[in-house]
Amino acid sequence: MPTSERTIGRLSLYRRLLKQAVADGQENVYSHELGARAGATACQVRRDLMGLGCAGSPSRGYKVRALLERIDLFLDAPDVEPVAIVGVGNLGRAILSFFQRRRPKLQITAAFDSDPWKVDRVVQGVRCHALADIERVVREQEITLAVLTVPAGAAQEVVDTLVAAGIKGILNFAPAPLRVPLGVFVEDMDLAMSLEKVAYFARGRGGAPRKGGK
Amino acid sequence: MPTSERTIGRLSLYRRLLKQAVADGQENVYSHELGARAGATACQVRRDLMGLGCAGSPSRGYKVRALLERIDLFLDAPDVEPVAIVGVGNLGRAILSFFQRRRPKLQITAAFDSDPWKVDRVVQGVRCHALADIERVVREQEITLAVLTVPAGAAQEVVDTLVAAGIKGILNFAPAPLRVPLGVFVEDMDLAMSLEKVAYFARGRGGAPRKGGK
DNA sequence: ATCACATTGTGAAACTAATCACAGCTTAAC
DNA sequence: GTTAAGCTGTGATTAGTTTCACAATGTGAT
Ligand SMILES: NC(=O)c1ccc[n+]([C@@H]2O[C@H](COP(=O)([O-])OP(=O)(O)OC[C@H]3O[C@@H](n4cnc5c(N)ncnc54)[C@H](O)[C@@H]3O)[C@@H](O)[C@H]2O)c1
Ligand SMILES: NC(=O)c1ccc[n+]([C@@H]2O[C@H](COP(=O)([O-])OP(=O)(O)OC[C@H]3O[C@@H](n4cnc5c(N)ncnc54)[C@H](O)[C@@H]3O)[C@@H](O)[C@H]2O)c1
Repeated sequence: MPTSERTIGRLSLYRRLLKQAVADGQENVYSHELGARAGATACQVRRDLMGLGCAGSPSRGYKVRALLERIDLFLDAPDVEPVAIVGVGNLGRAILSFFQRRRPKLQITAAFDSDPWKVDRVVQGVRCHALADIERVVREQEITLAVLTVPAGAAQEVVDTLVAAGIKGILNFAPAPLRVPLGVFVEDMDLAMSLEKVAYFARGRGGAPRKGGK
Repeated sequence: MPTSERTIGRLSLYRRLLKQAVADGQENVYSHELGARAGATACQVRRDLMGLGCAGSPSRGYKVRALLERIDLFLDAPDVEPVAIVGVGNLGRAILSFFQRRRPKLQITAAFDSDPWKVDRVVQGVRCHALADIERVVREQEITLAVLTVPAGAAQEVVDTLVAAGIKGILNFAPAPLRVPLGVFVEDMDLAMSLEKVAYFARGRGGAPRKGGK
């Protein structure tokens, strides 16, 4: 079970590319094809797939449909997983609109905001609740995942509430370091940091080349 | 010059934490303090700082101000770096509003969109130009960095234009693999992928614990 | 002064992830 | 059939990153 954070990311990427391949009518892929599309080496693709127990044929490569099925089984929970979003500001609304156009297994089903003007509004088909209702709603809907788009200053406080309510995974957009107990997974999406990284490497300083090269 | 992609990310994070420390009136930090705040080990912090040529005192730790100065010098370009954003939709507007509240060295100075209704509008103080003007505006303002928030289907086309105009670094939000020539750096911010990762690890499958533990 | 202590700086070790290299298949062509 | 070609599956290898371990060092108490 070769499940490093990096591998999981690649599998998720392969899945998207494979869905595209299915849509294009492609039945089989070679590791080097998938690798080229994903920005990985053929070798790495094979290893990742091997970890899933996928087998390919030396002459036809891997069956696209079989791969997809295997990856789905591995990455997804058996049922739809409801997701909460806290902070229905500019970013929160953008994410809501993005996610509500089809995403079968991960569905945002509840929003929360401290602003009384937003409470009880319905945004992109999702009801916005008051902060005080987090615990109740999260338990009622058995939500285990949350997207955090509140100002940095409020982040830790909100996280504590979420964790107390039983949340197990958080996608955090607030530029603040979150303290969570063991067993809760946090993924930080730090826009400012990423842009600084881009600026640094664009300057050609680091010898970090980049996938592609049409 | 220990400049892996990972290290750069941490330095950027240290910088933000150190700015906070200065605001709080803190003069010195120990590696383990900074480490705790950044979710890294003391050891790693020391190594990262060592790479910058920073020195600390065994009794007082590192001087916060000196560290900041050193990191700024290392990460930032000498002058302000103008940034372009392409795709002024929900996400693009959120990013514009986020970035325009102070960010001294990286400034979004030009926006582009294919929608005629948006062209010539001013969003968050930034003028939105027509797509056809990318090359001219980018060259005029000597822009080398771009944020990409167009639909996935348009991403590659836009990237080709950006690269032709001289862009060297791209922060990409479109869930599409971008092909760029060598020397152009792309950082993908894949929201869907990240949420899938959170979902996977929240399920407790992988043994990937997480920083913190108040 | 001297000692006990906590911390830095860093070579070495441990660990993790990516790549190489090649045996073993499977097919297509002749 | 037999051969040639090209791919998979995987042990071995290499590269990269993190942690360990500890000598060296500055500080404050006695
Ligand atoms: N806008 C972006 O592109 C962007 C990018 C990266 C990071 N971020 C971060 O994401 C967060 C949100 O950004 P934004 O641009 O949407 O800001 P915003 O001000 O538009 O939205 C913040 C929302 O959070 C709500 N809120 C405030 N305190 C709250 C609390 N204690 N509990 C619940 N809700 C609360 C506010 O009512 C508001 O609706 C910030 O931390 C920001 O730094 C934003
Ligand atoms: N909204 C989110 O939270 C979110 C999250 C992750 C990724 N994304 C991705 O970011 C991108 C933008 O998302 P969004 O929600 O803002 O979509 P959107 O539809 O609101 O905005 C897209 C914008 O791009 C413009 N556009 C379309 N084609 C263009 C072209 N060829 N050149 C220039 N501009 C063009 C459109 O006019 C529109 O203004 C999409 O690729 C989406 O998948 C969005």
